[in-house]
Amino acid sequence: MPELPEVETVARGLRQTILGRRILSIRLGKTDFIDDPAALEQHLPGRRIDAVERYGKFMLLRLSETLSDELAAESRAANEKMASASKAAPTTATPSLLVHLGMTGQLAPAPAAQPHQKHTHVWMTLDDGRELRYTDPRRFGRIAYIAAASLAGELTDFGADPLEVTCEEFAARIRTRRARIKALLLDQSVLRGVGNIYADESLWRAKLHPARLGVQLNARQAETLRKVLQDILRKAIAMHGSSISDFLDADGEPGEYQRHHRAYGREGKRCYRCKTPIHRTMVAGRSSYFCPKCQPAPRMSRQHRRRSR
DNA sequence: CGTTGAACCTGTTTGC
DNA sequence: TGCAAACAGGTTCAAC
Repeated sequence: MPELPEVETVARGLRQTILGRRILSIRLGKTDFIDDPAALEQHLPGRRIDAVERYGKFMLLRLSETLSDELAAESRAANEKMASASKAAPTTATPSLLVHLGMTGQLAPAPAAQPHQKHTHVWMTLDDGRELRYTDPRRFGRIAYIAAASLAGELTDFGADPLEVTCEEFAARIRTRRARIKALLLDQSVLRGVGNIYADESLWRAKLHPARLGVQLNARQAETLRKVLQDILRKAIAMHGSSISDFLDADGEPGEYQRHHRAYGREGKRCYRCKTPIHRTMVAGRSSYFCPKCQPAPRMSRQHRRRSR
């Protein structure tokens, strides 16, 4: 379900509904998608939700310190005064609940009296009588309690924010690589937040075949790709994401961006630019939709041709 | 460095 | 109608 625009939609919704609420207690169902279930039970009760951030496809619920944490925070602050020079830490450290929605995850508050869904596996009682619930049929998501001291380390292996990445950095991350452009767009250590839908949509707009190699893009093509990707992500966020089957925003409304898809899910339908039927093939292990005319296949290299003969 | 395929799960759609 | 296969917005890991 969720890529950057959908996760951003959920995060914005939660900011409206649960910011400042305190978690009184927590109840768990199946826990195989939770890093350390006992840590949740031990550390969440009593904490206030002070902020909801998005990091790639992850949501970060920033939690208040407890008394014992505040003591630790004091000594930490003292240490940081000494050595605050070289930190890759993209964020201020706070105890946090890390949530990834996987393919089918939902995180939303509900009145405690409301019957829960079949696949709800986490219930967090809030101080206003509601419950913050996590529901995920496939359990491909991930939930983890992260202590303040571990937060920076948890966020290290991520690439650039696609909405903020500069022309120079984007080119450096793409044009040096021999992997397929589709694989690079999906690689969270290259760019954080792009998934299958927005990869295909941006490649269609940039007229690039998904199997083109990163190194094969010239500077102009890379810059076009960056620009269309940002434009698509911004518009998708404005329209509350794409609802293919079951994604709903905080108000229970589906997103609207699926109506603007030009490639994803359109196999056999005609290209909006040239009327050629859209093709679907597997690239980087994922269904990839593209226009065979607007997005011509890359020319095989000499070695590749020799081998496949 | 890269790619591929399988695995993790459940639900829905497609095809015979 | 029924049943099996294919497929799904994600990530990870082994094998090559």
